[in-house]
Amino acid sequence: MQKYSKQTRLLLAVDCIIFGFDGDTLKILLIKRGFQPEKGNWSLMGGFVQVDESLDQASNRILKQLTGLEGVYLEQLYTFGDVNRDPKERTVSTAYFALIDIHKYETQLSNDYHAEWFPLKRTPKLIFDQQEMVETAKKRIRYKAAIHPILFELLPGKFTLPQLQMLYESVYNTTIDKRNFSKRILATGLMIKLTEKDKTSSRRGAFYYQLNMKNYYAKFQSFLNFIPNPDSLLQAIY
Amino acid sequence: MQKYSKQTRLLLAVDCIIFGFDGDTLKILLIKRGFQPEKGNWSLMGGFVQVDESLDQASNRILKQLTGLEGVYLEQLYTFGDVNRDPKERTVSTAYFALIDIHKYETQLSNDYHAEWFPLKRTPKLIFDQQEMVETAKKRIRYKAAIHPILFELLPGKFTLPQLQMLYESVYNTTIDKRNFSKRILATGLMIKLTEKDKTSSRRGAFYYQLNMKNYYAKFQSFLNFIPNPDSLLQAIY
DNA sequence: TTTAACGGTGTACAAAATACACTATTAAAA
DNA sequence: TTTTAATAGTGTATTTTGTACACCGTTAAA
Repeated sequence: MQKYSKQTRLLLAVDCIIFGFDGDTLKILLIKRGFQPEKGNWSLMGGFVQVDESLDQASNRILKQLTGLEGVYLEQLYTFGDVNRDPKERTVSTAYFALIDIHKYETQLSNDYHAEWFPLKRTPKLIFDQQEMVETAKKRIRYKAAIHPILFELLPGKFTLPQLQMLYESVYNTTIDKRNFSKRILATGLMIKLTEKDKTSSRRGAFYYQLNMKNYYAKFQSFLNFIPNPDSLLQAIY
Repeated sequence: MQKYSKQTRLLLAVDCIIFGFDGDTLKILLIKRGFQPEKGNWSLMGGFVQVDESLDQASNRILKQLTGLEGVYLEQLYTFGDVNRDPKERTVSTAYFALIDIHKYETQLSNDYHAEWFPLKRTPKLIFDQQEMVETAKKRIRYKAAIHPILFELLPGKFTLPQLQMLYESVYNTTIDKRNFSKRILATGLMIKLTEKDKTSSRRGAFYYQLNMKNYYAKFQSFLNFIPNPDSLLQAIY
């Protein structure tokens, strides 16, 4: 079959906004760009879509190159197609965001790429329109996490209620009453209380929980309430 | 500045899922495809992204070609990038959905393209992966309309409460108690009651309302509740 | 044995969602 | 002219959900 011979072909890229949580602060992973233009400046991990791979495959490949991780939460965010977004050549870029357990991330691999975690409050200037991509990703996460349990993807398999609350407070830059928080969270039925305690951050120790995977998958698309007053928090600026 | 010489360039298309409401049923606008492959089969309105236009510009251009309408609600839906989605040549397509007032749509223009409205319950087979695009768009509309006032975009400037309720019932394939519906809707403060009545569908006549544009823009991103029990309705199948 | 730091829980009140049924209007028919 | 039929419009009681708020428990270290 012959091709669409008269049409212009364009460069198509994928850029990944990779989020991690260190127990205190929400962060994104950036690299020093290794080629022109903008060589040496901080950038999202990205690459061109190859002719034999889908967008999802491309984003997973790129994520694996930077973090060594596979099978993590990765979601298409938005496709950025302004004509001059890359000054070198017209390039359309589909942005994905990833939520990873920062502790599973292997530092050694990052060093190959000069990768570094930056708190969202203090990210360096990014190349092209990547600042807008990060803003879009932040908004999407805040929006989605108010209704759906995506933030669990940032935590290790075992986590405590105080850790979880820190995460929500960090994402929304707010404070939450811990009595109401635990009621709300436990009411979703998404978590299983373990008998083991985390004794690293208090004398008394906090019980570990893990996800109830069955309920997690079943309720992932439901409208749940993880955050009081989400409207007032969605626009929050770091 | 030289180009990214070693990279493969791909075809990039835009496809539009155009929704309309005729007072009774939610419909999408399809055309008979005029070129190979799949010439003569029903298809979404689409086209290739030109080198001098953004994705948003491309989708607006395509929408205008089919409907003659400009300035309507148009939102990027998702980018479909499977390797073999177009058998003729690797093509990545960014899908947009549009919500239009079906009465503003000019029939004459549609005839140039052999366009036709189809109820969502009875759409013909579509080419390539466009069935998946339509499914994704339906899900997105149901999801978003449960929380945000997007369905008003499908109605004329003046509309009645019974019309609005018909629209919601049609989108979610359900019935809603009219007392609770009007309370919920009016509580949003999005509508202004007019003194004029629509006498075409009942002896008594139903009051017209119009959008309070100030509140509409202000609250568009807020989490509102337009639908009782949305979880149970999101998967509804036509 | 005292202290300091964090973890865990319950109740009263307010707000929101839900279930539910009758009256109003008016053109057309009897 | 009266009746009928079809659609529009409204209110209340109950249940459910969300919110505000304060004290005791645990334990390692001082």
